[in-house]
Amino acid sequence: MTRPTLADVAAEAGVSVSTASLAFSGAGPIASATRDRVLAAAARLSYAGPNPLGQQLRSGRSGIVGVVVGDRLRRSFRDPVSTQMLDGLAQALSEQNLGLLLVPSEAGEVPPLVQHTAMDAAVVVLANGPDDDVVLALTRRGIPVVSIEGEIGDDPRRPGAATTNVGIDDRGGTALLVRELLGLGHRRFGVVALPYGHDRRLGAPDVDGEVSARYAHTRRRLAGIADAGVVPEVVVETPASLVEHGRSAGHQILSRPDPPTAVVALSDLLASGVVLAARELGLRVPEDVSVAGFDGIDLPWLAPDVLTTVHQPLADKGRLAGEAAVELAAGRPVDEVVLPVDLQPGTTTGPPPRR
Amino acid sequence: MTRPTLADVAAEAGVSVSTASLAFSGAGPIASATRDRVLAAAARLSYAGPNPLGQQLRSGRSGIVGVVVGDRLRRSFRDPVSTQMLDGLAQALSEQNLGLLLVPSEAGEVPPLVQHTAMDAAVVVLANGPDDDVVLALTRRGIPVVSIEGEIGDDPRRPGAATTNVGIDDRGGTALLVRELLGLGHRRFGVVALPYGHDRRLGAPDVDGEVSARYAHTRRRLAGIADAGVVPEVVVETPASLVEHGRSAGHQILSRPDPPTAVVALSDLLASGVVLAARELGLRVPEDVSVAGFDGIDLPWLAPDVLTTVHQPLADKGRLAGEAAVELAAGRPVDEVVLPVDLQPGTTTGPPPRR
DNA sequence: CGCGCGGATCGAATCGATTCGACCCCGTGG
DNA sequence: CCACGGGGTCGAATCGATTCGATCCGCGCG
Repeated sequence: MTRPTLADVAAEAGVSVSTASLAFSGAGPIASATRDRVLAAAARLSYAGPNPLGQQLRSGRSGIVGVVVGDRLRRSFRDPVSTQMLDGLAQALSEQNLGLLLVPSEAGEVPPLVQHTAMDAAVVVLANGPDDDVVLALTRRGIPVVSIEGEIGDDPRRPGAATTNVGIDDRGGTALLVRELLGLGHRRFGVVALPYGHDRRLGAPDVDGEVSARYAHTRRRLAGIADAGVVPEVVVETPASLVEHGRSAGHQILSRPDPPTAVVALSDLLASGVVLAARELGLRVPEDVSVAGFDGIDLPWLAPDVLTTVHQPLADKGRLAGEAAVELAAGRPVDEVVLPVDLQPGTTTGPPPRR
Repeated sequence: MTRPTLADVAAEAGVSVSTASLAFSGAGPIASATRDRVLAAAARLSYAGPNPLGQQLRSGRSGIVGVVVGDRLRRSFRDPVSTQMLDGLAQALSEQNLGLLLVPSEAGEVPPLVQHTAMDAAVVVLANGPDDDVVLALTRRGIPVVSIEGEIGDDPRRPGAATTNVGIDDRGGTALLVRELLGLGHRRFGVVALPYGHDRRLGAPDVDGEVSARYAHTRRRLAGIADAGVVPEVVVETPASLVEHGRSAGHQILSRPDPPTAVVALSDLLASGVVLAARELGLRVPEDVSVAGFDGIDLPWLAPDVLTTVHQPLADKGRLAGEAAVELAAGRPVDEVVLPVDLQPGTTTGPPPRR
């Protein structure tokens, strides 16, 4: 009644367990007649191949890479930025025959899966920095960690941990974008920011995010704006990169008396929400207000507008993270990766209105 | 240099391995002083807890549920229907402390992960029926399978396999929708169909999908339309449930001479593409043409239109599939589940234009 | 004072495979 | 004719934990 094991197959074929093993793994010399006998015996017992659990224990490797997606899974899935990246990641891992274990993680919690599941390496999306508890738990277990969109530094609490970062040039990206807007003549800016990563004191505008945001990519993108020499008139932090939050932030900014002439949103979804808000307020884009985003995702439904944005190579980012995980799992160190971004002009930006 | 094992900890603490095991598992009697000594020793060696690989072999369970998403991962991720379902699934599994292994699968291929990775159960999205090779491979390995949006029947090639189906009332759903449109006065219908699941002879309109579609949910939804007594004037099969495909199908249908007065799309994304196409052709919705969809997802960017659709409980579907997987993994049989759907009227349907 | 009971600890078997070294046998070359 | 070599097979150790049954010890009760 119980599933057959290699030993059963060996007995059925009249060979030793070690020989039976060779018949399946192909490592080592074996007469083809013997192999056939073993395989026939296996078929007779409907033995579907070596039990992975046994192989894993023996080899010490599980063939699994954990992918920890910060914040609710629901959100990660709704955001094309995450999904495209995950797609590249999945691709890279499946090419190496590695499994992708999806680990959802509420902010501030260390999921039990992180503590107790077997994995050869982990990719953490949106690590909050060196002190992230999830990263700490993983490295404590000796699991190499790749961070995406975050940054893992050295931490005395985990000496010799194998870690690396994969990211994009966030800072250069927003600087590029803002310089473009400056070139068009804009001087007064509004900013719709991604979450800062502080514990939920949301909505409070805070120009200080540039230095204080806990989420590295938010901080870096804000820093890029400063690099271009711009101090925004208003900064609105949003709870997540979703169209509806962009819309409400857009309303907030554009219904001010004498609103800014350009709104920079730190993601495309937020930016498209701002465009919707502008439309609802009867403002023409870009004649009355310019709107720009970040990410370079496809937004077919925004037609006829095409968002001016900074394009980042999302699938590549995921793929590189996957490859980095593979390398670290094999015990080879991996250098940090910072991917370039480029300006992708659309129809949502133009010269400011003449007053 | 090598990671410490339970034996090392036991030695360090001066107890036997079995006692050390008890200190961690808590199963069986142990003096609290002893437990503390063991834990202290573990801390000294920075032993992070029992190696999952050993536990897994011993228990024969991996704590992992494979989720096979048919077609490219990219597509599954772009579709809110999949992602909301996955979200419910992830939730259910993580409540049971089970890992979710994401297995992308090209149509017609059996991914190596399916063959060789350890899992306690699998959920297959869009199984193509009893003969699906992926399902066959899994059941051959003795892995219980839950099918979502497909249907696994009995197959002589896998006697005694533990399987079940979780789905929705597709057929009743489209029947409901079409009866509503009939009630409004529509008599001439166009249909934008989901893929039939045949091998890529796409684009060829085919009213026969009702009986021939390999993908069960496409077949059932088409059958519901027939149940309502309607024979569409035109049926367009699309390659995937994406806005752009809905748009081109919409153009195809609405630019016919004397087009149908109502277009039923088998998914909301397709339907919203049809709405966009109507807008582009200068047709008013619903005055000139009524459009209806299926799924009941959120489409904020379609504003001011709100799609008339059939709502299905996506997260529940995922959650139930997860729970079914848990049950099957535990060796308990599970009955098929068919979730109810309901009509969700919007602003995109109305009486047909008077001629 | 001795026996019995129960809580704590320990030894050894077990899960299912891989792999190293030993061994056997047969063919070839000296 | 013998020695050597190599292809093929086998036995046993190993990976890291859990668990069953046995042992040991101390305490309470008769």
